[in-house]
Amino acid sequence: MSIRALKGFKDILPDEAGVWQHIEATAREVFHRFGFTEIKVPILEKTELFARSIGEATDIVEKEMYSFTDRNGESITMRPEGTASVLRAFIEHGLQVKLPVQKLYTIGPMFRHERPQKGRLRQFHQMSVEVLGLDHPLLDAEVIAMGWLLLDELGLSVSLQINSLGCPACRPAYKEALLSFLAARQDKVCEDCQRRSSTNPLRVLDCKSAHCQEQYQAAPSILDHLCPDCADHFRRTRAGLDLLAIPYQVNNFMVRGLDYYCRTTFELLTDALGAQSAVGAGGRYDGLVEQLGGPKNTPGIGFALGMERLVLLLSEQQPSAGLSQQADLFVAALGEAAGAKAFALLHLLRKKGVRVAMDLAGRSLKSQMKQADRVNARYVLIMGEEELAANEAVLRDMASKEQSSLSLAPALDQVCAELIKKLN
RNA sequence: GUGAGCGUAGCUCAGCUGGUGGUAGCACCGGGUUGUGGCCUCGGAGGUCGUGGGUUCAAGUCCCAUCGCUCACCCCA
Repeated sequence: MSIRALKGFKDILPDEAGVWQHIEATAREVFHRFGFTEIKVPILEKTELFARSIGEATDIVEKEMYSFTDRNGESITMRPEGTASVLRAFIEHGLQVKLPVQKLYTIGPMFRHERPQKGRLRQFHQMSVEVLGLDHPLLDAEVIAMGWLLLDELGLSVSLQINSLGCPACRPAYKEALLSFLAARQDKVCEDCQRRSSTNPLRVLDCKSAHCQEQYQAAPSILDHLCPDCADHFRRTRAGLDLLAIPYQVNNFMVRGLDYYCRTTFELLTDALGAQSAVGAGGRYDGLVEQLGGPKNTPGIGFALGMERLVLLLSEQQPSAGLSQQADLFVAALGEAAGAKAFALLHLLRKKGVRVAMDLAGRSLKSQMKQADRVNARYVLIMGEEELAANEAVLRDMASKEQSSLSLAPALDQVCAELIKKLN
């Protein structure tokens, strides 16, 4: 067998690339409308950056990172997510002094060493946005609204779930209440949940087992344990969503896999993707900038959208976008003299911005017509031996099949100009 | 890391209880049209049946191993 791509690494073939471009272009346009600007950050970072931001004890850091030692003996990692790198850049370049509130987005590949499955790859792509320097609850609503609007403009319908995870002031008390609840039911829940009770107690609430969910009906809710500030923030965030008429469900069992989240968290969910139901997710991370060595009191909020999942959804909802027009004109030449003249004309047309295709292999006219059809050319310029002898070429409209002749007598750039006139 | 399913042409797949790999569909190339596309028609090219062992007179088919893919668990976008 010849060399194949790595497990979990996929080629995006020409047929699919159009969907990707469409998603990316739509996203950029929406992000710009909301005042976001692009930031491009490296794919490799020091391992420590991710360990400190995502959390040492998370699955991502513990077992999913592509980390290795480079030639200097330093541990570096291919980024598993985008937020850490963006914050690092924000801090490193002191961006907070340029604008009190920074709205940034970045688009690119992420890497996690997991077992691939539908909607989950080892190299995958995210579009992620971050707002740094403001903790107003209306901002939470605005950021969520932007994600919602983008998906809407892509023609996708998803559901929105939100929750609040509290803050360092109120979460510990909740955690204790939850732990004592779980301790009383250790023998009534699945093995996974028993294990999670000690590793990451909040996660048990996420369990998919119906039996466990039944047990957790009576579990204490984080929302009942929020401190006054957090409760107020959550209430005003929801009020903001209400003002924008964005429907949501409060899911007090929703937990996030990265340690840095606090207060508002949310997920944009679909039921069309099997096990990978989240097409986008994010939340607030108020302490993170400071934790990474940045200025104190720099709150942040952001989310990421999984591009592969968007592509899957789009191609499921609206299969095959149809043939795209890849050429305005196809030049079909027969014989060497005509070929040479056509080749020169081809370049002149391209210099003028016309999308022109031509067969360089000297194949039959029929074959060239087929090629013209395949690239969906509107016109074909036929330059055969007969035409050349009469100093003419035939211009054929592929849709109407009408043909007209064009004089090749003047200089080639005049022919080119004449031709462009006819094309328009 | 765990479990299940599947590997036959570039793609989608037939191939029964073992008996010579399919006129299969799509795509590709050429002819029918000595110089005109889509539709039609005729022809052509394209394969280590994932790989390595084993059973057998005989293996795409049965057994074992291995690699790969897919889906699910876990986790996540």
